[in-house]
Amino acid sequence: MVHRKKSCCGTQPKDTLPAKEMDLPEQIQKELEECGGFEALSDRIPSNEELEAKSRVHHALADPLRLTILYLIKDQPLCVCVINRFTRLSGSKLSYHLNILKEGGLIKGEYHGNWIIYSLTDTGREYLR
Amino acid sequence: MVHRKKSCCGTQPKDTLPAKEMDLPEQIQKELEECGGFEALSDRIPSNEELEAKSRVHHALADPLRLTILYLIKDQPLCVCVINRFTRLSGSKLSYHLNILKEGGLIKGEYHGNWIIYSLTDTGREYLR
DNA sequence: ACATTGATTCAACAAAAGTTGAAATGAAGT
DNA sequence: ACTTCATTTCAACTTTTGTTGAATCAATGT
Repeated sequence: MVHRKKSCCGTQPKDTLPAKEMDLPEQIQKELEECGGFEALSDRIPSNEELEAKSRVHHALADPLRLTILYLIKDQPLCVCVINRFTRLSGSKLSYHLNILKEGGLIKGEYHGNWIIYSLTDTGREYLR
Repeated sequence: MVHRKKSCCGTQPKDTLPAKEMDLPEQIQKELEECGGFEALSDRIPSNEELEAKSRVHHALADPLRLTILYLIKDQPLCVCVINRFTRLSGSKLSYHLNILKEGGLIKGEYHGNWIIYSLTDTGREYLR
């Protein structure tokens, strides 16, 4: 194996390669040390579960159609057919998006007779501003 | 054409079919009228541009990896190689995600000599809580 | 000019998300 | 039990996202 000058990312590391020592811009180096060094960085990162929960919610919000639905039922619960009359989607398409919002914990649906009435959850309300 | 009893979604409407009249649960009907009727619903919906901008940001946030990056540089700007030493991704993969965060307006990068130092934008800070 | 290093870009591929129409489910009325 | 209507589910398909490794670009030092 060839001896190499120490470097930060000399070869492109694969996802699981062991980390190397590195040169850094002075300022970053100093700031890093002041904050507890490289090792302290992990303290800033939420747990995997938290990160995944958060990204699930954001994914649910990452679509204009789904945002539209949320705004529609923001002030007043609505059944699917009213939402649909407004958005003009096919039933299955709307259902698909409603389900993603439900899985994300942003809305909930309740049977009232023949209809399912959707409304925001507290989380939904919170994320909608 | 066959005359049909009025109904809300009898056949599954295509995305562009004209809306029909409909039966509704009484409560919804009443609430709808109190809020200005079906026509008033559109007032609650932000413009297409707003919806798309919003969903673009949420899309950038909709990934655990990207959230990790945001938390990493939250308190202190970092160059790509430090982020990378922490996340252990291939260079191109990291670059891809950094770019999505940049496009979403959540982070910005500045050359400092040989390094690019990434930091949160105001929007990024705002959305990170 | 050339070599080195940090980081991005590209094109091919893999994986995930969204769409479609038909069929199934569940609640109500007859 | 049968029918109707609102809504969901399913499987095939299309589109969008994400991944990979090689090539490229930009800044620095020799």
